[in-house]
Amino acid sequence: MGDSFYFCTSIMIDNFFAKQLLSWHHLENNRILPWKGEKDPYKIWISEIILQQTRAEQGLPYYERFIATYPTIEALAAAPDQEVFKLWQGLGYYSRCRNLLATARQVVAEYGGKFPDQYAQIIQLKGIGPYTAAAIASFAFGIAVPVIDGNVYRVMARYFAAPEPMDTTTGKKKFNELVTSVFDERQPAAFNQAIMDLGASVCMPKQAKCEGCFLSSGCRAYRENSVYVFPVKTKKIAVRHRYFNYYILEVNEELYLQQRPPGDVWHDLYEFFLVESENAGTTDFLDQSLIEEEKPHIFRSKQRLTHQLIESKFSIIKLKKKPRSGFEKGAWIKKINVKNYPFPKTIISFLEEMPYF
DNA sequence: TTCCGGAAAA
DNA sequence: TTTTCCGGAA
Repeated sequence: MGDSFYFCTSIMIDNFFAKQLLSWHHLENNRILPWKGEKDPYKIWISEIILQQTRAEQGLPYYERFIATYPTIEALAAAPDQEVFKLWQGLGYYSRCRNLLATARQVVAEYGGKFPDQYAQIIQLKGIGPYTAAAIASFAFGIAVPVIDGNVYRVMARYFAAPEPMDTTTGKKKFNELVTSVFDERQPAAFNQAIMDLGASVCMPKQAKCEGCFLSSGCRAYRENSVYVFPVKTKKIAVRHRYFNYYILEVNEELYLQQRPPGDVWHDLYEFFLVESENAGTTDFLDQSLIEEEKPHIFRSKQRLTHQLIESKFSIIKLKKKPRSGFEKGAWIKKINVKNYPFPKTIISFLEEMPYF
């Protein structure tokens, strides 16, 4: 799957995506924002830094105040830090402001106030990463490099129903390939503006306007009614590590089984005697004089749940007779009948590996 | 209360 | 590779 599918979709239909996107952009995309169509790299840079992690509506008044107060990069470079921070106040992510000042001063000092026009130079500047470098390069200098921001991830993920998570290194690489496959190198600025606007005003995270979208007929997620499945992200839930030490207690062809308690994994399923611990368990729970034979750690398994990683170690302990107390929770079951009880997968693996039962 | 989002530091 | 940085909207 993967590669061949994407290839066929984008190439065989003669870049339907770019054609439709640019048609929509030309006919219907009339969002009026002051940085649209702007060619001055300084103004584009200011707008892009402000728009990092920030909605256009929120950033707009800041942009206007910045441009009014500092019409040129020289003006900004010469401004006192505190004054610039005051202007940035309330916008959040204040390292953007510090980097803004550093870059303004660097461009004045090293480039004579002329904003660098090569992607490789632009991305070296403080506060400018892959997205912002691509935006400045394409909008100000017409360089054919696609922007990849949150909007683009969403549009691409849905259009191709791309299962790769967008927040991993390999996933980012895949999305880079996807955008590249539909990119229009002849009009990089228009394409980049259009795809981000589409994400912002049509292909939104929620309540997307799929009806009437110029691209819906080619959109796989729309076709498969799975628009809100995308983009996929690796759920960054904390994985809890647990260590289960299972002891198969055996007396006269009988094994000890207990039922999993409520409020924990595997509720109501059965298991052997369990000691949960960070390390190897001990047999302290037993009267040592009862032990006839011990086979420690004869099997181990790992089970991955959504939110837990459970490592289990199994040990067999043959007893001379049933302990008098400490095992009221469960019951002694004839070995022949053990297979009739429901077990979690990790115990099934053990039983399958141990034909002994 | 949860979701959203670029870059840099850890 | 993961965490931190912020505020607004749903």
